[in-house]
Amino acid sequence: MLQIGDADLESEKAKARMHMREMDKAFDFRTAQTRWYEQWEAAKAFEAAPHSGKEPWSIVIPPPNITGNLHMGHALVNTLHDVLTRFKRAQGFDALWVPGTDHAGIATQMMVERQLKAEGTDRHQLGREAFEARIWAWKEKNQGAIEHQLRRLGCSVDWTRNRFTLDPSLNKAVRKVFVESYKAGRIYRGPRMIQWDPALQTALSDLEVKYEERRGKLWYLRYPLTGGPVNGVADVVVATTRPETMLGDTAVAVHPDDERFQGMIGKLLDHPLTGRQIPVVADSFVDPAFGTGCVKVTPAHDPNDFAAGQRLGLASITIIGFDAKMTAEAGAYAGLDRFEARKRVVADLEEQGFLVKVEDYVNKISLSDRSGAVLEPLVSEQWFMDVKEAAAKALEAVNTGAIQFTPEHHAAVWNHWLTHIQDWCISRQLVWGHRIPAWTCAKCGELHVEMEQPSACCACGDEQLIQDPDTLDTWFSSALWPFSVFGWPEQTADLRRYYPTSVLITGYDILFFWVARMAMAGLTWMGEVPFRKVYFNSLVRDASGQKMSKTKGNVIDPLEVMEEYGTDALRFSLAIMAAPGTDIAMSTARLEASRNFCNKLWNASRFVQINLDDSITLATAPEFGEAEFWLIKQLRDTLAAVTKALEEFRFHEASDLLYHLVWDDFCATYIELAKVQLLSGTPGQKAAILHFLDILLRALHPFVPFLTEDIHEAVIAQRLPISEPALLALRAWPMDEAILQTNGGDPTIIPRFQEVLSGFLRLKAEQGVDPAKRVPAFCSLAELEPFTEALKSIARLESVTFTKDELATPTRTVGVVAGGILALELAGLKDPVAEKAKLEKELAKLEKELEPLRARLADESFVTKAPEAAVAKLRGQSEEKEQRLAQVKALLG
RNA sequence: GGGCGUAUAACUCAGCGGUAGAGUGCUACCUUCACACGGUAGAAGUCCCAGGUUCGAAUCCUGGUACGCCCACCA
Repeated sequence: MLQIGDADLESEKAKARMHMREMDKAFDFRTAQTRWYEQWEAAKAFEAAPHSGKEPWSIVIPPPNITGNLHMGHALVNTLHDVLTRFKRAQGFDALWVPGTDHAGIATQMMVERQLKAEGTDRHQLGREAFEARIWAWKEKNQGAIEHQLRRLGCSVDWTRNRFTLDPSLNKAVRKVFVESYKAGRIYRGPRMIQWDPALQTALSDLEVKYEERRGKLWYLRYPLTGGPVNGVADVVVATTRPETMLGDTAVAVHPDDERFQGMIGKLLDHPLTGRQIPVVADSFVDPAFGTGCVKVTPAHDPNDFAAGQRLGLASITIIGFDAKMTAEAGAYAGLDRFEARKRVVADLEEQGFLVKVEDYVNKISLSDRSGAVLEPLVSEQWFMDVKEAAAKALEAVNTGAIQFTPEHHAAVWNHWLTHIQDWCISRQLVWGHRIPAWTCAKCGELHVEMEQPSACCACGDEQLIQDPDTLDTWFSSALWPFSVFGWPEQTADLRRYYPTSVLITGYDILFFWVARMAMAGLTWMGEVPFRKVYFNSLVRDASGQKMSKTKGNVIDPLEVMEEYGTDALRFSLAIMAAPGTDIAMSTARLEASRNFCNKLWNASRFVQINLDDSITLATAPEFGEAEFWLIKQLRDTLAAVTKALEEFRFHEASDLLYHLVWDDFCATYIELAKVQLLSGTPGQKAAILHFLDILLRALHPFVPFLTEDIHEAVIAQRLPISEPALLALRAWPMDEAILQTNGGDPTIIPRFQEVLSGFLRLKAEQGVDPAKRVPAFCSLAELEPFTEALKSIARLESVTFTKDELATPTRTVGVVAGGILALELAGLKDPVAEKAKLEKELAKLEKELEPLRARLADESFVTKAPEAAVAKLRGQSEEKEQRLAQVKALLG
């Protein structure tokens, strides 16, 4: 009988029934993972809803490089983003995940330059404009790839808010920050010692330097005192790892307190190869214990020497140029490569008797993180940013908890780095990037730093202004990402609503490059942290824990994994292994386990579908028995734990809980029990299992969206009330579902049933009885009588008799469970030897288990000092085991 | 030279003050009407070492050892 109000629902169901789909025997992930993304997008399922009245929740993607392909690290970080975003969306937040890509200055330019080289040309031949156009064309072609891969992964990003770090609006943000920082004195230009990459022909920041230990030499060089020996000492000896730089020496330094050289300070030395005279100076940067205690000072080519030169007012002679070749200042060595010059200098010194000795020495050399070239410290005119003030704010934000880290230990590194932070070299001699908004007057040299190019020089009025050719470090624009994506510097509605973002998820390898700089920029320009929480995701390694690398050939490509095991299996594997603070060892075994799990959920759903008929919907009133009450409690407890785990970024715990909820509770226990009821099931029983599946699908959806959406379509969609969205991606997190608040039944009955069931199965196995052989069974636990049919069917028994009578007879095998005895009538099948051995083994096992329990309960200090609950628990366990022991003893006679 | 992390079953990893867990693998058995990408029963661990705190420690503290990572201007 239909109620009037059900008419709509009825017609809706009729419509849906036409699309009803029978489920295949196995989950076809290849079809499912390509079917749904378009439908989600078409339904605008991932678009932010600023006017919804919901509470906003936002996250911004760590923008992948446009040069990049999706690797396992991306798969992990984006899976975790998606799990959280879908979870928050389901919880009823206006969840916004902003996607985007990074222009990745150096990496991208290198990529295109490599192409040019293959074509036999280069960027200089092409000219700046044509080269830049070429990179843009390349970007247009490649950007789609990474975006396609994010769709393949199922990322629920809001594509209407897609951003690129070189977008005009982001460029405006960059210019504003640059200009205002300059005017505030926090950005300045000047000659400083920087790390120069001779291969890429650009300056780098200190962070882009990698140190590598190499076996080298320590050369000891003799510098004679001008005018002959003093007090019998004819010369000083210095030790160096870079003898070629001696051509640029302008002093030799000793420690001011070093008694050995007191008489030398202020004296002049004859430079062995150039004939220049250089002074002996005193500075405390010298370590008297190292080498000879004397250091050659080359202010133009060593950061330490540069600083010492500044302190002491020493001259600076540049003998190595930007091309890493010796300059004219190097005299006879001019034009030589720096390493060739080293050999020649050493040979000449040796020949002329200035080389005292050579030792083997392991030293750290600085390499370019990008090109791998040996860097050359050079004095160069560059732009710098003074970040001390911002660093103090970022430091405070973490210390006060305004930004919370997971895992927390990263705060220690954060504190150290921000406390010792140096000015940041932000200019790069690259074409691809944000052009520095500074113009120099061609006539008078006046510098203009403005948002737009000035029409004329403010000093002389000349109209010929030349823009600085350099671009900014890629990370300069990345630092502004959490507010530039929302339209800053315009005060947009998005900016007001979604800043600060709720959480940042990223790798700890870019803690300084990105996280710290975002914190500094956010605090400086928005006056508020850019994110309240930071979750540092793990590193994905190969199955044996090795770092993946192309050279090792152990790289696992996520796209291949998605083809072989399914996107959902990949996502679930990553999530279940993502324990905070530990690396992930990605293995095929784990992927197989996840794939099997997906298939398990699929087949459990298929079972539900087979057992339902069209009349059963989510509006059908469910009926609950013991099994249902038990499962409801499992669902309720697990969902509460999953929710808490996700709030605290314990993705592995959340997914592990759901895994066992589905496999152990729903499939292994509940469905097995339900099979007995559903054969002749009432609509209420069928409605109950439909509800349970619906809840499971909603809980699993953030982890395995394609699988669950596919099942939802096949089983749930046509049974929904019309008010519910037909897409699972739009449905609510099930924790507060009314059905889950139901209580009833005896919560201990199902666990007892499980013990008895497995007890019967064990008795059969122990006696070597064919599992299919149906024998009569007996049980002393009368309260399990309602489960007679389930026991008979699952353990395949002929009958189950519940009785208080003596169960042990000569023809039966007997076993002990908590509070009772089980028996199987085996007649001629019984093996008395095996029976006795089994009972003796059981006896020994119980004795062994009881030993520590008895000892602890006999321990006076434990009983008096331990909390009562702990003692009571132990006592309960002990009593239960003692009881079993007594039973076993009785059975043995 | 500093700082941090990790050491648990054959493998990869959870757990982090109250009787050792998962996945995979292994052994034996089962094609029972959702699933062999399945089911049942099992075997398997001085929780790196040594001290300490505690009634009780894989879990907290101290000191080692072994791996791994980050930072730092010893030429």
